[in-house]
Amino acid sequence: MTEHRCNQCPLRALPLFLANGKQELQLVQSLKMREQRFAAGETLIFEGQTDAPLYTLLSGWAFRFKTLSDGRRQILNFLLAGDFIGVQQKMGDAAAHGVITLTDSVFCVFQRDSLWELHRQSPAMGFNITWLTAHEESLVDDTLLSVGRRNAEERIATLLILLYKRAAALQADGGASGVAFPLTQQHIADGLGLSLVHTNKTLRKLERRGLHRVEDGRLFMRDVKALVRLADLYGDGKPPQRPLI
Amino acid sequence: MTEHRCNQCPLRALPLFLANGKQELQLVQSLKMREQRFAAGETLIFEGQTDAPLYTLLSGWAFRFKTLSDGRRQILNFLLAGDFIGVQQKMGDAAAHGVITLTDSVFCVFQRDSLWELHRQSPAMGFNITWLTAHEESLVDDTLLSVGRRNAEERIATLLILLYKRAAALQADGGASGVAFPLTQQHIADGLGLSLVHTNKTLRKLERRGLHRVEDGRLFMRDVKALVRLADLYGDGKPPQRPLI
DNA sequence: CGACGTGTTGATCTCTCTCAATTAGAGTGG
DNA sequence: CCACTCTAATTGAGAGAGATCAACACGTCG
Repeated sequence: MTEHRCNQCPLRALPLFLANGKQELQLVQSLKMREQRFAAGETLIFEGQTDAPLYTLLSGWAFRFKTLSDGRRQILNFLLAGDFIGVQQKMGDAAAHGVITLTDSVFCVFQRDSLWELHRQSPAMGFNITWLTAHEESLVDDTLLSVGRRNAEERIATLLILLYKRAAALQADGGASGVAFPLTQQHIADGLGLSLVHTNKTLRKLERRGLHRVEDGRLFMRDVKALVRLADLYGDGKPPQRPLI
Repeated sequence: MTEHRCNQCPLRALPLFLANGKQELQLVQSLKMREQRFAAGETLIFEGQTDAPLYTLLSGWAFRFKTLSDGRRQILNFLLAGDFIGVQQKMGDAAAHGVITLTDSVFCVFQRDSLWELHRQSPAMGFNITWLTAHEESLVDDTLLSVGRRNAEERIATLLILLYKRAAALQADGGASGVAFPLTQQHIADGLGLSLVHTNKTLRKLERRGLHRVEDGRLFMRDVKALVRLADLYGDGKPPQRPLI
């Protein structure tokens, strides 16, 4: 299969990327080394790896994670098409987290110093990257709020809603027929700081209550209102407007 | 009291800022609106606030946090001198988190669009900001690992080590006489996803075991090795080198 | 067909939370 | 100078959410 040229990148249709002009596309194209495919469950970046390149996720799912030496694993966030991978580690630094694919995936590979070239040759792209990085941090912030302060039901409701939104935004039908959902219950547990068993029991409880359904690797939202209420999310994910006393 | 000019900024002595040349300093100086002081416990940015400016923490401590509508609060990370505040929200966007000071503090205030100007006029500074943003994310990553997968003792050991390191790096004596430690136990609890009571009991346990001591707002490390072992941190905060199967 | 990964469920166990009460220090007003 | 109030730290007791242990079901695959 032939590789994409950046001006034909399927991601260009996404709102996030619409701003890129001809020059920016050529710049990115010139920095792109190649495309690379990974099978589901493959490791792109090992924890502690020192020479990891820069990736962009073109299609598929992946996740970032950290582990303790006895094997306990925490998934930091899930990666969908359009996400950057590897901005965190400075040149020459060890990767502070690993990255593993959830599905067969395609990545664009860039040299480590592309990040600097991008800033140098296009301040606008550099600004976008800062913003994307800050945005990814805010995803981790959301998860930290969940793991720190929500109970199991609330955490799962929150995860389902946020992942559903992100996945639906990438789908032509906007999620009307459910969205692809390649996580196992172990991934959900590792993403929410729960045990596998308790994750299973809580998922089943919500499912039996008619809030959602997972079937054949697809997620269906059956009672978004109830899920949103459980998650204590409001409207478009904006924080609650409480009196600021 | 007169305001600092950027070329006299006390933070310039820090390794992080050494790279800035004359031009960069002038640029930053031109974007700086003013200095602003806040008393301990004051709110710089409210959750949901739409017009928050950009700050740099010149001296003092602060923290970022999110709350649920019933009041449960999660502290996302602690802010020390040199940290940026407010890169997360895009222009016009609502702040996804609040910011409150822990001590009397001084901030440099910048206009919202300074971020873009900085990128436009100095790609090198833009690159630095991307990197700083990514670095802040990695701090949140660390906390998420703690909250998701470490027990109370391990979480507290981890927090003490990481905060001690950051605070000591800002002190002339490198922390030999302990470091200023303005957190109440409630802050520690909110930062680690624990209850106040359990935080207290766990702190006392570690203190009685001789691992650390908190006295008069100063933190003393008494058995770093034991704390590091508890936290499952290695050497310089690098991830454990385990056989990669 | 057996091995393996994933999902499911029941039965304990325990870490952490919640509730309650006490102490100590700092600040305030009379 | 002394009640009074408030915040922060402390400790005990009981309750509960979630962890751990154990078994089993089901589909895939070599």
